[in-house]
Amino acid sequence: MSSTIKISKRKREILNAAAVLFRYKGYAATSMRDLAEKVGLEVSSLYSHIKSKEEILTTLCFHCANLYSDGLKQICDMDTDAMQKIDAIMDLHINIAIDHPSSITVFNDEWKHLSADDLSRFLKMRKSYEKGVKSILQDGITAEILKDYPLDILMNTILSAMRWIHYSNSGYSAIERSTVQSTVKNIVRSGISSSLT
Amino acid sequence: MSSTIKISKRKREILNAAAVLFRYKGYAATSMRDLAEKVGLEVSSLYSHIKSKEEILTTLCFHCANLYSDGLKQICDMDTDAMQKIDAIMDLHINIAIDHPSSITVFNDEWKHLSADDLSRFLKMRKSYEKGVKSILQDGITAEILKDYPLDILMNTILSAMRWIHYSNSGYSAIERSTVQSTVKNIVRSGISSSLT
DNA sequence: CCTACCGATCGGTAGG
DNA sequence: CCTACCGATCGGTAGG
Repeated sequence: MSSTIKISKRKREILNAAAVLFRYKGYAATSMRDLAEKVGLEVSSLYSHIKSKEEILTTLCFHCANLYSDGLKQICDMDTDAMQKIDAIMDLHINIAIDHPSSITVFNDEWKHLSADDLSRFLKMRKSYEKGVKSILQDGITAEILKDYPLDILMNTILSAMRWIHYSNSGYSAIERSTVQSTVKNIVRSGISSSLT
Repeated sequence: MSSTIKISKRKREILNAAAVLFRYKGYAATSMRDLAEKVGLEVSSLYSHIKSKEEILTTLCFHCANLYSDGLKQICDMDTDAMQKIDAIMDLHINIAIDHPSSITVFNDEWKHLSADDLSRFLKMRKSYEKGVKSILQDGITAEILKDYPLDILMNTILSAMRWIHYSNSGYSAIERSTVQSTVKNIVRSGISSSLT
């Protein structure tokens, strides 16, 4: 599980505002003045709650990274076959995209601005996540549940297929979650499953 | 067809260097100093070849936008069924991703930094492209070649499924193009085609 | 294509 | 949490 350090209400406000700003303007193009205005403070007052602009990015990126890695850990422990695990991975991605559209956009698009140390930690987590997913896919191929495609291409195609949901914030609210979920999952499932089953 | 204005060799050098820089650092975090150094000029000398930093972004984004819209136009004129057109759309996206990895990353990730006017032009082109793709998908559904999924979700899932190829520049060189191509296309085709055929 | 330079804005600090 | 401020860097121009 990810660590749960207590975060003050004000800090949470700042992080949320930053996530929205970073999402629409990008990290580099968002100034601390923008953020201060959005949250109703003077620029300098921001620094009573956060250490630096970079700390905000780090917090947002690793918050999401933990959402994924905690989710995958639970899925790996499930006592089910590969296809059900893949289904659970898709649920994980779709739910995160719908529930955290802003921070997930930052996670997806702005991680390159992480400092050298955080960047290498981040990339390590990603590699490890991908390794976990690939191992499930390999199980599916071995069990002849999945078509025998190259693991890299298979994984990237599956995960990519869900990487648009967080952009359509307005169009796909809570009521439509189930439609998105069932449609995307059906497409991917038919796409990858072996014709034998 | 897209316009073909002559571009000097030096300007092309600058545009290429900018595409690479924007790809890895992002538009906002790339300075004209970075670009000048990369291309072996003083900053001020850049402005003999380009009007502004923004002009570079505009050029790169619309170059790619034209690649897509020209490609789609040709596909729409084909005298084939919906599935073959969808196949051609996938080829289009995969080939562009492999042949223009840098500018396509800029096109995908940095368009939000376009000036208001260019942004609205850009968004209009995207809307029009999506309309064209959806109309082909609708034909496929009507002909019962495709499963009857919501058009928006169907289109986004298909196009998204290919939106990782341009990131894997080193891993998927020319020799592997055909593997990526056949795998991704097989997955998507199986994913969306009606079980009737 | 370069030297020299400019006003604006950046992230962040001192001190209260 | 604010006033006041700072050095660094930004995109870009003048003039040759």
